[in-house]
Amino acid sequence: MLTERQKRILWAICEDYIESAEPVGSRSVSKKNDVGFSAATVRNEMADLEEMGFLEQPHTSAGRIPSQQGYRFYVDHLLTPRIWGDEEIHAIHNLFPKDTTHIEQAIEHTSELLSQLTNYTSVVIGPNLQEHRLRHLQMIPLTEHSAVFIIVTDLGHVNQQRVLLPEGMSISVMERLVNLLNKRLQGISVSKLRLVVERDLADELTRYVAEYGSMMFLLDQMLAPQQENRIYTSGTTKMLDQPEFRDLHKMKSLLDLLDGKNQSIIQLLNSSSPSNGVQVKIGNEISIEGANHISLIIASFTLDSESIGAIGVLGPTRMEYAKVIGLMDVISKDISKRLTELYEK
Amino acid sequence: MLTERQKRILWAICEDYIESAEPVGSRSVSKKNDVGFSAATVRNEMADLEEMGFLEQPHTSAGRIPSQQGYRFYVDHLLTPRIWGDEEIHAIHNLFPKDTTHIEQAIEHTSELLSQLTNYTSVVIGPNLQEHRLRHLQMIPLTEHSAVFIIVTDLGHVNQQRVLLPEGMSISVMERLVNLLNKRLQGISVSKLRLVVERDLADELTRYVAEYGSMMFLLDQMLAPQQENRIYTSGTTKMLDQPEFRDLHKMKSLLDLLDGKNQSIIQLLNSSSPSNGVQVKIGNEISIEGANHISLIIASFTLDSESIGAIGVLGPTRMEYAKVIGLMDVISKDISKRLTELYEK
DNA sequence: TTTTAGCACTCAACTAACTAGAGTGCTAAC
DNA sequence: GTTAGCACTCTAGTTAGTTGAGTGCTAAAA
Repeated sequence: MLTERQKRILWAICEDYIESAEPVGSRSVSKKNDVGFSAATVRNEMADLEEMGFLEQPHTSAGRIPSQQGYRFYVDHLLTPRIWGDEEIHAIHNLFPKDTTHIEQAIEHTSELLSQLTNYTSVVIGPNLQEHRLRHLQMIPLTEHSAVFIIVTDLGHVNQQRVLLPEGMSISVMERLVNLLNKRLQGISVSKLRLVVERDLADELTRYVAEYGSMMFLLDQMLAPQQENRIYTSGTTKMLDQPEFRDLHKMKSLLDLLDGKNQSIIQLLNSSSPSNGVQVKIGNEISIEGANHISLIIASFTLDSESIGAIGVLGPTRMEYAKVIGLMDVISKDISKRLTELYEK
Repeated sequence: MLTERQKRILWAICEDYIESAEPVGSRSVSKKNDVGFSAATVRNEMADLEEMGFLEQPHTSAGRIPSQQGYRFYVDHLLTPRIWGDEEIHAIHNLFPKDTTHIEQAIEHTSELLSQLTNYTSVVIGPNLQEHRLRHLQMIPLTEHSAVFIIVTDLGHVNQQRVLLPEGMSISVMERLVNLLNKRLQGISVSKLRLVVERDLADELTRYVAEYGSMMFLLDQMLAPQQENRIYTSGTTKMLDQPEFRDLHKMKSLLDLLDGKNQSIIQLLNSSSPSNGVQVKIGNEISIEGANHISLIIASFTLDSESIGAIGVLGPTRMEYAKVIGLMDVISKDISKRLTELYEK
């Protein structure tokens, strides 16, 4: 266990290093207001802290920098998240455009704002369509052989699926089919549609359509795995401002991580346990190759008290945790509120 | 006008520099197979070419590199685009996933493949929704106060718009309204919907709905400016492999250019005059700040012989023009073919 | 026993001087 | 008109020396 003095020194080193990005020496720690010990004392404590794994030294004659474990302790026990006053919260609220009409838009705005306010890269993951409940199905014929099949969910999300029409199945039969599905599948979550059709409706459906094969061909297309939850990133280039990413190699692996098609970041955001406030993942705790030197701060947002997505800020491990954690708290609550309002309107 | 010998020398310098990224000296030009003159002769010609503005010298004792004007001449008069054989074209064709169901997907695949095959960053712009023609309108009530309004176009694109329902307007009235619009607006291009409603249908509509104000409120929302044409980029990080972008500052301005929300790149791609093959823009010819050292190669693609989008490859001015130009030609034709097939199915 | 002052030591970062090598421009010969 | 030769220029890389921040250890002070 750390003594009070050690905690104070670790705290001072973290704060200093986060601000300056330079290894912190014993003298500058000692000079800091709240630390009343001489440089020599600090040096002794620093040696102990290093031995315990909270600090590291780039080279012998340099100052110390926090290790991953050091940051962890700092985040968990030492920092005081910046608290925002009511007017500030209000001001942030007013930064969002007012004319938002659908959820995706609100989420995108959040991502942009988050990046602007923090000066880090933001990653936001929207609601997973698979969890929505079905509100309405619609089929719109396009050509003789194809149609667009539309799924509208309870959250107002519209998903399209282009389908090839099976030969020899009349439009009217298909319309009846869709009508039946519409009646029977209301309120079922998108991920279970297929299951329910196969389990509960197979018999009934055969009464409508002679060719079972054709029908299943059509259904398979309609209910084909839907678009995954989309991720929105903003301020990717802000990473370039951080001195630790001057190295092109690190930069490249980071950009690849954010390159959209990459699934790992999605999993990461989804893994944020819902509704336990703001979560901080530091360095290796993000179990992705090359994520050393990166920290991720996550908070989930809700719609009607149900967690439907997460906002994240990606930065160097040397991140302004106090500021960002406070801000994430404000913003995740704000977007939850705005989404609920939007949905209830 | 350049002499044959000067052309040959300029050509050799371009090819060499494109491959090596190092300034080219007189000796290496002279040694190149097709150039049969001594280094001294080459030096004299190089001095002339520099005076005419085709070459530049990083510093006195370095070799020469092509200037922007030099590249221009090289692209217009000296290079022989790589021609692809039938089997190669076929092989490229087979690289595309077969199970593509809608246009956006096909376009995205094209972008990815383009980047993989060239090792440069690709930018692809899809069809502008505004130019599509209306096929079907649909309104799906969500809550008491809101609904989703769906526009399906002739190309099978589905666009959603969330709308607030005006107070005191019954669902059935609104359904009649939508039905009427559906009949009257078929085949009108999306960009003109609003105009047509105001010009031709205003009188008729008032017969359906008592409150003109409420109705216009609803229509305004339905026909609000639709999503712009989306752009797809791939291989953004490939730029980092190019030695000219080791400079973080250049890198950042480039990434900002590609950051999606940026409109300038869209304008640029849209400005490619349709159907005149592959177009090359070098350095300043891209009239965007900081686009020195960048070249853009554009080709448009068509659906039913009508230009509906463009594919682009972004790289350093020191780009493998011969290879990329040939490839763009193949790929733009291939995607046009695939889109037409997709649409006709 | 704990804290602090003092001091020798280490190491990265900077500077200056030097060297090597690639490439040029010019002149004179072919 | 073309080419060989040569003096000159300039960058990039190397080495050596200097500076300064910071440490660890020891011994004195509290």
